Formats: sequence, structure tokens, C-alpha cells
Amino acid sequence: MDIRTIARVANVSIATVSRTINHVPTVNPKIAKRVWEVIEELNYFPNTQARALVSGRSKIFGLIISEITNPFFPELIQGFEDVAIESGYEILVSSTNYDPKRMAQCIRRMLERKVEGVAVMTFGIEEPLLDQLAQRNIPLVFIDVGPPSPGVSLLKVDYQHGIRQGVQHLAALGHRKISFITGPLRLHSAQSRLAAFTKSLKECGITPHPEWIVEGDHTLEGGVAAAEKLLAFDESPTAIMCSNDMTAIGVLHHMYRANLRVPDDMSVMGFDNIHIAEVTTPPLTTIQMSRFELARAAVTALRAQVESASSLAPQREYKIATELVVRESTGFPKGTLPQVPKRPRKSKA
Amino acid sequence: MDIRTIARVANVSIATVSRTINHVPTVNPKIAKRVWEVIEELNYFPNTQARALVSGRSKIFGLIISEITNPFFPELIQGFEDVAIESGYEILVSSTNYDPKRMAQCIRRMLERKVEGVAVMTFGIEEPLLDQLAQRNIPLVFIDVGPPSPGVSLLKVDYQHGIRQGVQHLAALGHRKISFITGPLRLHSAQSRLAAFTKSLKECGITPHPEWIVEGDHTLEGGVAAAEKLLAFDESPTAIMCSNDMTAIGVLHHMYRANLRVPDDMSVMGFDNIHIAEVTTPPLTTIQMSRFELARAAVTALRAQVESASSLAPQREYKIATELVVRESTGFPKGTLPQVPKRPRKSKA
DNA sequence: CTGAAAGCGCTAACAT
DNA sequence: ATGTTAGCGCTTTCAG
Repeated sequence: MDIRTIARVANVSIATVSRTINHVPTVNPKIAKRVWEVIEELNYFPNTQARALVSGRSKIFGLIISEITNPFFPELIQGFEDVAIESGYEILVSSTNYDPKRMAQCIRRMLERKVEGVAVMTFGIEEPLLDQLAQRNIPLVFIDVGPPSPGVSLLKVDYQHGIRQGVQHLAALGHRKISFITGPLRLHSAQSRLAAFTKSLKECGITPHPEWIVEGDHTLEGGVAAAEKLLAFDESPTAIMCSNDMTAIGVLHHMYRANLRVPDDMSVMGFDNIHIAEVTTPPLTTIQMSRFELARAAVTALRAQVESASSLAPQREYKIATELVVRESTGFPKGTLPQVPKRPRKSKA
Repeated sequence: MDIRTIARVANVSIATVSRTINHVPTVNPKIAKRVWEVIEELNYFPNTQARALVSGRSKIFGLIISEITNPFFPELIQGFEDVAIESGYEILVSSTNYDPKRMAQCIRRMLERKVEGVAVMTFGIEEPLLDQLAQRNIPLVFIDVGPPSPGVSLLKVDYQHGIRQGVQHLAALGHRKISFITGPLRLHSAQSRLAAFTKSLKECGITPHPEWIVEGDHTLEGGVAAAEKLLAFDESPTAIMCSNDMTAIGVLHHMYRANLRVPDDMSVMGFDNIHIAEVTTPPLTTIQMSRFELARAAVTALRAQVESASSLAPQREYKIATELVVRESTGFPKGTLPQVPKRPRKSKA
């Protein structure tokens, strides 16, 4: 069952069938209709490999993420898949688990399958490995920052806006002793989030306390460990901001273990607004960064690069917004107010 | 840069290069060595599309899951990716979101990319759609149950073992009023879990109370809704078992909203043992089903089908174990005991 | 053991 | 507007 079969049955040449399938406008509509009918009837679809081989276009985009088990990424993948499929692209997803060996393997796979573009959503591990892709002129899209070569688009996340809102929210509640648990500091995005935090703190007239800035690793376990460290200091903060929600969930867990109540004894804030943040105990105040927006922008950037007539320079930067979402893990600092109701519980329905 | 370049530089024919790459044993070792050196030096790798086109082997396995945003699946994907890559296969993942339209699209994509086998990890939505794959003799692997055609392998999960352990754990604590929140009942796996529950209950001499068996949908939201329904009855259960962890997390959240303490006022048990179950408030007692085992078995089954000399019948069924993991969301039924310490908290470290 | 040559199913010149 | 034909990069007979 190939293009020849269709050609024979429809009584045309294979070239005409090919043109019909590819919507070349010069095909006689009557003939096109006949061809489509035969295609339907015989339930034919083109062989992607052959098509890719001859046209040099695989119609595959690669997506490199750091770890698929962090719920942030599946939500991103979902969006990426939806948008890519919609545009006729297949996607090849691979997670590096922060391991350079895996990253290398990852890139090799992308190369072998001849991806037409790659979205590197690892938040900043800009290894020279990626040069292998850049050198072959494969369009790339990064978050925040990347090699400033042509063919590289950037998704600029406005960390400052959301984080400022977060810090102000905390400050408005009366917090002055605010801690920050960072991501892995070799990640550019982790640096950016921290910088935004420090800056926002200063804007509120608060001097950052170095001891209260502790490095995490964007995992549950890292959040637990960081929270533990924070509580061990002579003077503890009254609020903890986290570089991502997984860290915050780890912190929540450690507070539970330490018999401390959130937000009564400690306020906790996350970043990402993953789905599950809505149902933690207590529901997590966090900063929303839209996975869908990120995914859509990535695909758009890649398509622009691939499909541009190579002459007209496509837009190279895309802005991604962030926004505070207040839930119940943040409150007044301890001892500040007369007893407030512990948890403003009411059933949703 | 293609096979011809290598042939020219190594001073052999392209056929010899091809044989070398494919480890055909008849190649003169000296020559093979020379060829490999050239390949290394020039950093060559074969064009997968061309290879697939001529050999008819895409070296791609498809993986169909229900929803990537349920943390169970990313963990499964990770395992599947690891094992498949290790065996030289690429993977094509697609989620159906329980939507038949998406399922159709999914299958179409698999067909177009000429996957050599598909693992259907949707837990039971055996649509006639899948016939499209079966008809083309594409090896398939299902969880629990599937069309008994040749070329179909089954991963048999031993729900009974884990669920019996769970029920007995509850019964041992003194619970008699035990509720079960099912998954979508059109899913075979959901039926199996429910059946195992009912059976285990009877084994303990407890008659299932129909009102306390409520249908969920394996989502957070479904868990919340089901818990709400359960609390509305005149007589509430003292323990709730859930068909998966996401449901249980939803239940935990609703208990929080309803100002009920877990496990003091209500015991809650999950199923799956996703990573995050370890840090819920309180940490979730659940039944472990190994994602990695599932993934490994799926790839093994597919490979066996693909690589068997079509004559020797590969093993067709693979057993997957389940095992109770006791944490802190289960306890004595309310009022049963003198006051026990509310939460056995201590820091881990 | 190695090389020459025939395609895999399709697209894209080039003719008509 | 349609048909003819030459490959895309590789594997695999078939000769030697």
C-alpha cells in the first residue's frame, strides 16, 4: 500500500498524488477530489520515513527537559505536544536528569532522528554539548539565556514581576525575616530567581540575610534538607520562599515533621504553580508561570525558524509572564497578631 | 557526510561500511577496525530514516498513556525510556487524556511513524481503535487484559495481593466501615481493584456496604468530590481506600477542608505509591506498584515479539507485584482507643 | 570476504 | 496541469 497504489486506482501519476497530498495548489480540483477519495477509501497515509529522507524534513521537534518526574515538566510536555501536533510536528522528549552523560545521549538521539529544532527546557545547563546542535544549524530555543548565535531563540521569563509580588505580599503581612531556598545555582534560572528575590527585598527596605539564602536542588528532598538547615539556625526566618513548588512541598513536609504549623508558625511560598499545589496542606501560595505559554512560545519560535524563508529574521525573544497566586500557606508572622482562626476552612462545594 | 564518505576515506565499498556498522560477523576485523576509526574520526552516524526506509525497521516503540499529568505516568515513562534506549529503541509517547479522539490521533501518529510495537498503558480502554494496530501485526502489550490475538502480550498486575494487605491492615487496626473510591469503572483495572477490595473485605468477614463504594476518576478533583459525597451520608466510613494516589491526595485535601484529621478522624489509603505520597500531610499509606517493573516488562515483551524469529512463541504474560507501604495516613478508627499522640512526629535526620 | 547494483516510498526538478 | 525520472542514504541480494 503505497503512493503507487493510489496513483493506479485513481488513474493518475504518482506525482499528482504527491502534489495532492501536499496541497500543491496547481492540482485540478476535480482530480484532487478523486485522489482524496481513493486515499480515504484505501485508508492510505504516506510513509514518513521516505518523505523525510527525500525532503530532508523530518517534521520532528526535540524537547529536552531536566526531569520528567518533577510535575512541572509533564505539564509542559503536554502543552508542547498539543501545539506541535497541531502544527504537524512529532515530538521527541528526553530527560537529562541533570546528568551530562544523559545530556550527550539525548543530543545524539536528536541528531540521529534528524530533529528540525530543539527546545531546551532545562533552565540553563548550557553545555558545550549543545554546540553539536548549533553547529548543524538546528534551530534552538532556550529559557532565559543561551548562546547568542543565529538560529537561537530565547524565552524570557519575567521572574521579577511574580517574585516582587510574592515578596511584597509577605512584607505586607509583616514579614521581615524572609528566607529563600534557591535551585541549583549553576542553573541560570535559579540565579535569576534569586536575584529577583534579593532585589525585591531591597525594594521593601529589607536587607537580605546571607544565612537565610540556602541552596536547594528543585527536588522534594532538597526542600526537606534546606528547611531543616534553616530551622537549625539560632534565628529562624518567619517566611520561606522557594525556587520551585517541589521544594516548597518538601518544606511543608519538614514543617509537618518538625511539628510547626503553616502558616501560623511559618509562611511558605512556592514557584511554578504546579497542579498539585492547589491541594497541599495547606494549599500553597505560589507564583504562577504558565507551562502552556512556555510550550506555545517554544513551538512558535521553532516553527518561525524552520519555516522562515531564511531571509526574514524571525522574532528572537518571547516574554513569559509570572503572577502571584495567594492561597493558604502564607499568613502573618508568628506572634504578630491576636489569635487568628487557624485555617480558614470551608468546603469548596 | 554519508556512508559514501566513510567508504571513500576508508577505501572500501559502502556495503562493507554498512556491514561493519551492523556488526555483520563476516567482515575482516582489520578492515572493520579501519572503518570504525574513520567513523570515529569523522563523527559519522547513520541516517535513521534511510535505514528505516530500506530495512523496514524503525526502531521505535510507541507508548500510549492516559494522562501525563498524573505523576504515575512520568515515572513509568522514565523507566520505559531508560530500558528502550538501552535496547536501541526510540520511544514515541502520547497521552490520550481519556479522549477517544485523541486516542485515534495517537494511533495514527504511531502508524505514520511506523512504530514496531506499542505499549498501551491506559489501564484498559480497549477500543476497537487498537485493531488498527493489531491488524497490521504490530506487537502490542497491555496491562491486565487485552484482545487475545497473537502478537499481544499482557502485563498481569497482582492487585489482589497488595489490596488484601491493605484491607487487612485496616481491619487489624479495627476498621469495619471501610469505603472504596474506584477509578473510572469502564477501565478494566479499576474493576479489578474494586473486585480485589470486595473480595478482601469478605475474607475479613466484612460485608461491603454499597453506599460506600463510590466512583472516582483517578484525578485529584475526583478524589475531592468522592470524599465529599462520602461525608454526606448519614453514616460515614472510618477508612477510605482509593483506587490511586491522586484520588487519595484529593481525599486528604477534602478532609483538610472539612476540618477532619487524618488518621485520627479518618484513615486514608492510596494505590500506586507515587513519589509524592511520601510527603503528603500526613504521609500516605499506599500500595506500591512498581513503575519500573511495569516499564521493563513492557519493553521486554515488545522486544520478544519483534525480535523472535516469528516461530518461537515468546512469553505472553508478565506478572507485576503489588505491596502495601504503611505510612501515617492510617490509624485506629475514631473513638476506639484512649487518646494516642496525634501525629508521631520526629525529624527524619 | 568484498563489491556492484537494485531498490525502500517518496519529492522535486524537468518535460510535456 | 500532469507525467517522467532522478535520486534521498541506506541495506541486501547476488556475483565474484
